[in-house]
Amino acid sequence: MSIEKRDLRVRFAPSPTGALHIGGARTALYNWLAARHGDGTFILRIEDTDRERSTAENVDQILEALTWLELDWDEGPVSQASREAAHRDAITKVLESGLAYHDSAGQEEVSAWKEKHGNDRGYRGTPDPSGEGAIRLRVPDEGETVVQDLIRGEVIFVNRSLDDFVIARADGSALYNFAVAVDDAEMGISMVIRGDDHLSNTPKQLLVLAALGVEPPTYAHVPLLHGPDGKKLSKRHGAASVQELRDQGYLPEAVRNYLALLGWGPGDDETLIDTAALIEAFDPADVGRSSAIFDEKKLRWMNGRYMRELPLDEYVDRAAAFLELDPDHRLRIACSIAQEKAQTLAELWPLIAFLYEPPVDDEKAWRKFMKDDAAVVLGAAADALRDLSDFGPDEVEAALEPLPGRLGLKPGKVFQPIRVAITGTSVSPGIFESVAALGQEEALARIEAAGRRIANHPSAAG
RNA sequence: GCCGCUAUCGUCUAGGGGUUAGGACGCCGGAUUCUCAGUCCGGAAACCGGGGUUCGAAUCCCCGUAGCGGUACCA
Repeated sequence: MSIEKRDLRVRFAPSPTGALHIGGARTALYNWLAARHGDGTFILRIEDTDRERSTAENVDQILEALTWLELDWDEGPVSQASREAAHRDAITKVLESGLAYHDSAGQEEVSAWKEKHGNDRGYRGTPDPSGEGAIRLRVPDEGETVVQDLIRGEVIFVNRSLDDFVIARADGSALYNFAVAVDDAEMGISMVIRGDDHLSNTPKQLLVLAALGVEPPTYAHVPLLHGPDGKKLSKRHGAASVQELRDQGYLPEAVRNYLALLGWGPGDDETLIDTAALIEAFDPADVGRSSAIFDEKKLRWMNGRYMRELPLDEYVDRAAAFLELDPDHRLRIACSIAQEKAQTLAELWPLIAFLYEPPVDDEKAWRKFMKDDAAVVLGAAADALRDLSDFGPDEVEAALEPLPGRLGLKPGKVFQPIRVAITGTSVSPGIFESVAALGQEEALARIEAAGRRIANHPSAAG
């Protein structure tokens, strides 16, 4: 290639101090979408330089969450801790060039200084010839450091208000803002898409990059996500982690669609956008500037839409995996009658459990529906079903549908008792489909058993 | 305190000097004469406040206010 074009290289760089939460997932998604849209490289880097709080379990959780979301990475995961040698080399370099120095002041002295000055001007340390103390980067007193941000535009930080910040501990190990800048540079990251909470770190990283003589990447700081109360997302807000979303029966493609739309839109009124279309339309520069609140109700709705559009085979496979059932004929029947009703995979089980287990004992349903003419209804239903030679939904419907007219009862007075008889509850898929799905023998047995129960305990049922 | 970001229905958002301020979720009502869900139809619901600029401001400017983020030898 004669034309020099910088390759698009983006990274998602979580710190493994907890499970991947929804905000982090959205940041990962935006990076992934940007990479796939621009035919670039998506790199996963684990920012684990804080040995105290970083755990292997958390790393596994993050990888598992990204895998479940189907956000595949092209390089990594790279452990930031594994790059310690490179960080030390860079520290040595800025030390030797005089752009950084060991500070003679201890932590208490610095705290006292800041207390006195009210933190309204940047701290400047004093070089310590003995070479002990934290290593600080020299920040100019004059001028400003300007962040060119795809989303925020030009954000100006006055150098005077910036500290000579610590880039390495006294033992020479690099701190976050230094390590990030070095890694981004050496890994050839061309675009940094990350949470807004890093915007104020950016001038520091820019200063490090300048000290190293490296061109900075493009930045895009996306707004943070909040819970329904407007506060930072946490466990208190229900499903806060990707794992919780999975366990509640959401589909990864629905989660991607929903998360992508939290702060970004394709520019038209479309809300249901599959992943391919997301990739096609995504541009980090179009991400909005204000923070968004995670609304699980809308996710539920969206998930329901995706659930209903799944081909039955696919639906059965997903249900089998989620419910840990065999994807057999019975599950296929169950899914076919319940697909249009469930918003999440977790909602499926209560609708189809009657095909796997005896009717549940829902006292309220019994009290409400198993009274008055229920015994007569069940007797008539059993008679109508007993002699059927074919027991498909159509045959069952043909047999049961005339009952209200024949008995002179409202449809609800007829079908609810039958429903309670076969499922134990007042909520189920369509009654004809449900009866047929159970099979003639079992359906009759349950209806007759319910009839006997009413006859034996008329007062309890009434 | 200081630095920074943000501000349209409850929520996600579109729009952007003159509009009936549009859509989606949720909510309310109606329809689908088996429940629930779904689906369809209808409805209520918003430009943070104050000053400017202008014939005209939700839109541009300034100042407030509020929310959020940062302010570690954490990431």
